Amino acid sequence: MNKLIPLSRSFYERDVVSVAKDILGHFLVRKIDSSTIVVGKIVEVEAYNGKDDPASHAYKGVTPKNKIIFGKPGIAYVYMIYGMYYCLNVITEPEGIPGSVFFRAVEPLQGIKYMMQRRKTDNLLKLTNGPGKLTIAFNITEKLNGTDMTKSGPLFIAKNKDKNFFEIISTPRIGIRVGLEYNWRFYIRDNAFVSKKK
DNA sequence: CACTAGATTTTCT
DNA sequence: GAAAATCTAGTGG
Repeated sequence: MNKLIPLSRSFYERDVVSVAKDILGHFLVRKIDSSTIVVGKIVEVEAYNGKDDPASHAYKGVTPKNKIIFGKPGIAYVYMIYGMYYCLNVITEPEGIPGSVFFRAVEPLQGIKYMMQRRKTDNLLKLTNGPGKLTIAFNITEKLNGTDMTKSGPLFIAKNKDKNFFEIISTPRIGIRVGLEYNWRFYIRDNAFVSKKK
């Protein structure tokens, strides 16, 4: 296993589509306590631009809820959806420019027992193959909204220095009614932990 | 396997 | 009041 070194701020301070594609294959890390750490390989994400993207929460300008998307890159954006699930994003683009990468699925690597307890299932394939599922498994709630993911804290992205080559598939994003003209959902081809195949 | 409905809460109109 | 970047259980083939 790699040492868990966070990706730097400059990684996120770029256009959101590049960050979304480049972040595939790296590690999502959640430190629960001193003896429990949960790690998953990022296998599926979506890009939300903000300015020209009607599906983005930042499309209609700054509000108290979305102002974090206009802030510093590398910060976590967590919000509640459908009254019962949390969704995780990381802010991209330089400060002042909106953009975020939405995490849809990861491949469980470490802390699998912890995740199975939280998800109340022992089906590895269905543990973290969806945005709401992975936040339950990783115990990600609104308390982590605003967490700096470039620091080795409770929640961050760690570099996978042994990242192998893989093909990236791009499709329209899921669960939205506008912005379908952009193929901004990206996932690792042939990975079993992607939420929805073709 | 495919499809449908229900759960439940924050935010903006 | 309606919609929302979802998931699960239930029904029917």
